[in-house]
Amino acid sequence: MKSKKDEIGSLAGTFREHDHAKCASLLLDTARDLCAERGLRLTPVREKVLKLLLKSHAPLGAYDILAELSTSGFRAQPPVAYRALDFLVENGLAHRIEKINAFVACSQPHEKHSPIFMICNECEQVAETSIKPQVSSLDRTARAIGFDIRHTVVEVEGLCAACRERSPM
Amino acid sequence: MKSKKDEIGSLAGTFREHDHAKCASLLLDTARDLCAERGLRLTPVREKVLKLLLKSHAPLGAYDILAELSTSGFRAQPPVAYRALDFLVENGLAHRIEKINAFVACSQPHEKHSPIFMICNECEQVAETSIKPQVSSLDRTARAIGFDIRHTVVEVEGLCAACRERSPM
DNA sequence: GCAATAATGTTACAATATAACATTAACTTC
DNA sequence: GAAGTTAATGTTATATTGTAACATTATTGC
Repeated sequence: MKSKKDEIGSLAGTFREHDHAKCASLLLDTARDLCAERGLRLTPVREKVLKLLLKSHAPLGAYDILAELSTSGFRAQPPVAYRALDFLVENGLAHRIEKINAFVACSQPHEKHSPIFMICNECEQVAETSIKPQVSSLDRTARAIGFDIRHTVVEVEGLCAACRERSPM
Repeated sequence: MKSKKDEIGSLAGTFREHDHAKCASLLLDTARDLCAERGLRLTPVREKVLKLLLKSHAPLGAYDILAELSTSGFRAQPPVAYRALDFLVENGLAHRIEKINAFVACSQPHEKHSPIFMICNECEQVAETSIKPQVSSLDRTARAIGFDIRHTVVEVEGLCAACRERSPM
């Protein structure tokens, strides 16, 4: 049973202040648990990449990650980063943001969801939210034309509250 | 006044059969009118690129367009295509589909709308639809966290009806 | 242990996109 | 309609993002 609280709720990874280190470490634990449960191997590179994503306050490009990997003793050819990212994305531990060719750690890795990203053009941070009703409205339209949905991308660009205050207009 | 017909309506550019040539030529006329009204210059390259998009049954990549331009006597350096595409996108005559780095002609160029793309993974065709209620639900969430939306991307991947029939499962 | 599978290493390159500056065309204001 | 201004195009070069393909090493299942 779903509670009503995610009407506005589940705004994890939002622009709001929070204890980022704590939140990151919790999510890392969750990822480890999930992999254990599902028999997936969270290998050193994969874990490192997830950590980098979790640490970052903004989405990271594959080549950003590659650069950080190389300063941590990992191999640094593109496929290294892309493979790890693919693994994380496939298993719901990270998302790819198409609009900006970048990646973020998922903030609700346990639940099946279609994430919605709010990308601030000023500070480049991204909030992950998800709203169920909307997705189902999309479902209805798809059904009307006989389209079978496999994956949904919703990305929104604009200005977050903090940036709007900083630079009015 | 908006009629109710676009509840399911306005599925222009859908997977359904239609007289494509006619539809393309109507949209080209609309584009010319719009540019005239707004004092925009639909120059030869820009018009050619729009025609290419209108003619295509699937989205075109910038380099697809470039290739076609070069066989029609236009210059064929990347900026030529990108500039024309930028013009078309900025002025609502075409859309960029982030998920596949490709472009399609807009099927409802007169109205302000947030398009929704349904991308078939099999035939690679794309249907442009748009649903108002959904967008407003997104708006509400954005308002709740103080986010000011400038641009919305909704892209859905899956299988269109025709392809599902062709290859069951 | 041995075969099968999964993950990583590595090279090379493909595909997508833009910066920067030169040139030409179009508009505009007198 | 000439001179200045802005908009569009031409062109070179390069940046950024992403993959194919094949070799090697680790892990798993029997």
